[in-house]
Amino acid sequence: MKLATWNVNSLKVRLQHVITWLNESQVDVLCLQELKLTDDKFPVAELEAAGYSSLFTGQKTYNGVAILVRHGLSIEADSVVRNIPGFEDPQQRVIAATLGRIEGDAASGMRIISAYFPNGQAPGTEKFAYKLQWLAALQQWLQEELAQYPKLALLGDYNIAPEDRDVHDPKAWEGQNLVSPEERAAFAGLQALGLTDTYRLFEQAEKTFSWWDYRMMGFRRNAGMRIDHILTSPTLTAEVIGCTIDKTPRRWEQPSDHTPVITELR
DNA sequence: ATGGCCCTCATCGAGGGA
Repeated sequence: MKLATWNVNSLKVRLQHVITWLNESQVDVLCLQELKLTDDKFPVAELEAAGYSSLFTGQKTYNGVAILVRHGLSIEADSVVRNIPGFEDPQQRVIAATLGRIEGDAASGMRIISAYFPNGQAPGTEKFAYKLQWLAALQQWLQEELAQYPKLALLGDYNIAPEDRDVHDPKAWEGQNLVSPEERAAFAGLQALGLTDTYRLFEQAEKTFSWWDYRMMGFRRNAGMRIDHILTSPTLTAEVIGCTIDKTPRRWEQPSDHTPVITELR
């Protein structure tokens, strides 16, 4: 069983990439971020033809998240939640759903959350304050979710590089957005809930990132950051057998600046 | 070397991303 996350930076532009990648990777669940389209423009039929059902919440121009589920897996009725309950927010950044309960299936009852964490711009700005408020609301909600769903996975663009080894040039980035102590404390807060960064369960090549700036030949220079993550609850962590970052789509024509992360479960 | 790219739209310049 494979779970994946990918910030596609416009699903309209990247639809063919997503379909090609789904065909090649054969993941069971793919969480998407930065759809940048309204719900009426979501390519439901194209993804159905590719073998996936879609759950999504979008808006014009910005944000927007989705969960794609491979045909054969089901979604539990009335399990879909859009945005963080109780956190009033016009920005569409969260969607959650529960996989159907099938006897003996590892996926049974698994809670999937696709999240697009705010960027935050820079410490001290209004957007940064919003990011910290959003993170606090997320943590509070996740505590409730974890109590309800022992098998939970939080996938998405966290816009946080958890450690210096997740940054191409930690010296240059010290204290800045994506790596600031406040953001890293929020990430640690998620870990304190029992969530585990599945990527770090395994030996990984150094300087492996999930995002590279379009500018400055970021990808060519491997000047990137690891800001896209898949975190799992304790019950699920025990089933994790691998986590990889697939850099292939970043080499394709007109790529997203992010590349997919995949976690494999027993 | 403090810029550089890419996407979107009450577009052709500006906001947002990270």
